[in-house]
Amino acid sequence: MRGGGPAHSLGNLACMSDVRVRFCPSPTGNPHVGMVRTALFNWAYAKHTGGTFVFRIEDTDSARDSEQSYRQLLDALSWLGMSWDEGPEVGGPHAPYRQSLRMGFYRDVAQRLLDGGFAYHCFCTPEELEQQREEQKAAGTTPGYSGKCRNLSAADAAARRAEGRLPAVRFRMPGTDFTWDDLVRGPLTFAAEHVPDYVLVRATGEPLYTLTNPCDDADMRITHVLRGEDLLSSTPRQIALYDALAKIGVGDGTTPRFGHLPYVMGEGNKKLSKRDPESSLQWYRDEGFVPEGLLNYLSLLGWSIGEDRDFFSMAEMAEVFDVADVNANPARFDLKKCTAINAAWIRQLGVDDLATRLEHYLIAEGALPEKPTHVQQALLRRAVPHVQERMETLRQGVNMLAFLFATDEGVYDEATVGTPAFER
RNA sequence: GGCCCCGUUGUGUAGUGGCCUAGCACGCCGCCCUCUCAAGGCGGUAGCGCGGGUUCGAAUCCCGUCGGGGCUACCA
Repeated sequence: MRGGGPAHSLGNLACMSDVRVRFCPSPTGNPHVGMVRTALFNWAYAKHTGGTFVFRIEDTDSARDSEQSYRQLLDALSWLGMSWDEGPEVGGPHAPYRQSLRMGFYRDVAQRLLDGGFAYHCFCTPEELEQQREEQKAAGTTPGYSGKCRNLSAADAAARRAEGRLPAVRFRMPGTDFTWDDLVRGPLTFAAEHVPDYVLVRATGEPLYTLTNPCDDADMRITHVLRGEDLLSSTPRQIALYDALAKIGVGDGTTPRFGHLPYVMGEGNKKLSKRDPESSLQWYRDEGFVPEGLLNYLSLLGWSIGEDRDFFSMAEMAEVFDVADVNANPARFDLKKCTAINAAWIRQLGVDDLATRLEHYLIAEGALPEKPTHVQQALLRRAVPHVQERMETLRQGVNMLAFLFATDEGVYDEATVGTPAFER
């Protein structure tokens, strides 16, 4: 970890409540700012209500998940100062919190869903499904599963198996419309014909997100699902699954409330994508954004603390944050404003605090040795007030201060052989 | 193609029928302060997508329209 300590930890802000929210990323690629925003709103809501913030890893896609990404996720939340009440490392009553460690549970639920008639085996091949979609598209109807395998007799099923086909497990939508009161958007309704049957378990036996996510939310007694707008259209089928889960005894029979957070847009009015370098959390860390500043800025995307205010701590945010106040419209990420907020945070940091954060960066840059001498530290401390109000990021501060620790021979401390930062 | 979401200055927001000749912040421009750069202070720029309604009165309610975005996997 580089660059400063975590954001200030928070005490109890309210009495314990029954609210249980979760942040459940899948460990693919690097953590990005949209993800951080989602985590932040969940965290803030938990803090505000005195509820529980659950951190769960959705690593069911072995082809895309990586251990490295998993570590980055943990590191990211730690750096940001968002501690979780239940999850990896800390455990909890519903452990384990990595889906790859819960496969037996999903297998069992899938079987009970099958036994109860809530799901069925589907023998259609990917090619057949693809062709089907093409036809539906051409006909101008909603693309989705035709229902071909919905009511296969035992004999038909046996015949397909004899052909060497392996079945996927598909959920049987009940054929009713679905309505829910979205915490962010108000009442939303999807007509039955637009929400087709969907796959829960691959033919290989691997459960999909479509099954594992609602299963765990039910099992972990999640009360409020606050997630990105991209999951909005999958909500009706999840509600249908919750109803089925209630009937087979998974969870406590209640369906959580849903709140779909607006997108964070990047340049050109497109959803901020992982390809965007400025979407990477690591980029902000490397540039020397402080967690307080980044979080403060991110909280402004789709939410506001009050009329004439946009500079505040996460503790202050948690005090008043309510999902109901979140805006439904997508917000464009503005690096200029993000930087300005960061600069404001740097300016009001205590000298010792800032010096410590700067020291991490100076070491990482090779401008200071791993273990700076007392003289170097004292020098840094004396210099900090002179640059504090002119740096927007810690990196800029490093560029302004690195020369202090260099001599004609290079870096002052001979033990260090890193690249002299003053050449930057 | 189908379905869905969204629509206040360049950007993020405040605003839930009269307090709005629309507030705040960032940006941008100028001035002041100042040995420089910042910080700070002061001022300026620019907006309710459009068209109909409802109403004494609409950014706020309704309809339409246009625009933007997303989803549409045996990914999450």
